[in-house]
Amino acid sequence: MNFYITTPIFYVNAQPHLGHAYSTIIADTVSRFQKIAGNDVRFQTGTDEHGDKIAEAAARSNETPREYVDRISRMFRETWPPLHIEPDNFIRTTDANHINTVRSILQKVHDRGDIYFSEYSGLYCKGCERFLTEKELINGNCPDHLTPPEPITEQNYFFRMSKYQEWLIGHIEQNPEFIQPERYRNEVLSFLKEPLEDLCISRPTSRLTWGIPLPFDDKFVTYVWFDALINYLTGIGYPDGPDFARYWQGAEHLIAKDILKPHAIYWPTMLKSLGLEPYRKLHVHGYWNVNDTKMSKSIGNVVRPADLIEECGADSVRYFLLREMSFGLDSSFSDDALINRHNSDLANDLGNLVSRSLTMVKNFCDCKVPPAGAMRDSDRELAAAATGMVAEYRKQMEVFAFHRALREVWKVIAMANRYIVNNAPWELAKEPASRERLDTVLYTLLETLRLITLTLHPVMPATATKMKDALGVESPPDFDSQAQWGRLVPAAAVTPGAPLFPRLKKATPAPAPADNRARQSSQKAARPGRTERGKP
RNA sequence: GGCGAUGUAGCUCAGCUGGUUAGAGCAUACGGCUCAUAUCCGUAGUGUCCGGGGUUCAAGUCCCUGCAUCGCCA
Repeated sequence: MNFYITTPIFYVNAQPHLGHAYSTIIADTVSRFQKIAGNDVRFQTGTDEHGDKIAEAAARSNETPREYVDRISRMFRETWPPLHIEPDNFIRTTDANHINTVRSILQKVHDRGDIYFSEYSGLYCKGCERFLTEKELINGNCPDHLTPPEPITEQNYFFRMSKYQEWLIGHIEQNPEFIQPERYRNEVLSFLKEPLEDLCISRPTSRLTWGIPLPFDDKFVTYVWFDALINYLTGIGYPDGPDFARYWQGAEHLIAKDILKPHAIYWPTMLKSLGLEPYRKLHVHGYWNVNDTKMSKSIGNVVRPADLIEECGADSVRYFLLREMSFGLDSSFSDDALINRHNSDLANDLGNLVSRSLTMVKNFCDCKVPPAGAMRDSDRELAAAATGMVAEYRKQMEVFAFHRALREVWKVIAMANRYIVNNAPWELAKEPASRERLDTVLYTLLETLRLITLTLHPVMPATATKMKDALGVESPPDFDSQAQWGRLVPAAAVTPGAPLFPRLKKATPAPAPADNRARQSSQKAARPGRTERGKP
């Protein structure tokens, strides 16, 4: 099966934060997982660079829009490699081929009669880049930006979205998996019970020039959402590149809940108008709060991925984000929670298991995979749990239930730790007569570690690679050929390494909420210059 | 105001189509082991399963209602 997993293209009006990292880590994990499952996968992320807000942000920092978007887009691009995120394509909406594709699509939709010219007057909020209704206003202000909208009358081009409303309702109803989790599907369906309005897809150049000119009227540029969504097509070479036919059928978009409407409503109707099949699935995730407070610039609690990597390493961050959040729901981030997971799940449970197992193979078996003798019940029990784990893990990963998938793995890690205590290899090692038993126990342990490693590749690629190398596994990870019990070959070399996850000390003992800001700023102060551009 | 979701041990949460004495992890206390990253293993718990009413032989699990929190829409 072919897979085309995408993140949203991130709007370059802000720097990369925890939320961006979460989306992109999920996509990377899914991409790695599907590859290991033997599928043909393409993974795309990128940046969204047109619109009012970008033009204004550029003006504020005394840059041309071009300079500004180049700078911020580069920050996004450079955020991913340290998190072990490896997209196949990083797209920018200012790329020449994207601009051409958007223009050709606009022309196509126009030719089909789905775009018309009309006058519209209303209250326009620059922050939202849209017209607001009277009822939305709070004390005459935009509820989000707390500024008064401007009354504007202008002529614009509209996309006949309403024409496809009935079709869209039918498609969502007939395809229960189209929008996931179900709560968001219900939300979209309930929104669609009301008549859909047509979508204004242009902005007059008198008001905004930082956009893609309409091919049929150069006094207008394209509305930023109409431009942005098309990235999913441009990135695989629509209309006639070979990758388009190869991947579009497998398109699965991943988004945060704030951009549900453009993806669940605008986008499928645009595709329908173009005569294309809709994407296969839309996966919607929730928000990360920080210490139970909404993350925002004004509160000053924005979490930067780079700081977390510095704190405990990329793999630990990836594990935490996937393990801690039930996909689809909101969750709360805190340094304490991150460190707790790192210490208890990674250092104590997994890291220590690897360490003690490999040390015993080194001490008792001369760093070689021992031959397995006759299996006893406790061996069979662990082996069955480990092979069962891979199957259950795959099932959960396929439906984006990352927290459940990882829980299955950690059940087996706990079981392996118990298995060691129950079989006490250090006692067996004292008695030459129990040589075969010792070998069998350690072989069973190594095999269990091998299967655990297989499941960890998508989530913690660097750690899994270290484990794989330590175990002497040579071939690249692959579920079909490596999920069976007993693949390790006796006498092969085992190479113990440094601890995978050194334990971390908690930064401060249970900081009171009021202390957070002071603490964060003092942390920043402790690392002078790290955010200053161009300073050594 | 309309629609929907959620409310389970100190904390974070599991509990599918109703069925034995309500579970896991973390945190806490005590005990054990020594291969291991002061790690691991065992034992001990505590819960009006938000309140109230109802259906049923049987409800955390279904229905009604109230409260609280959140989301979408208006």
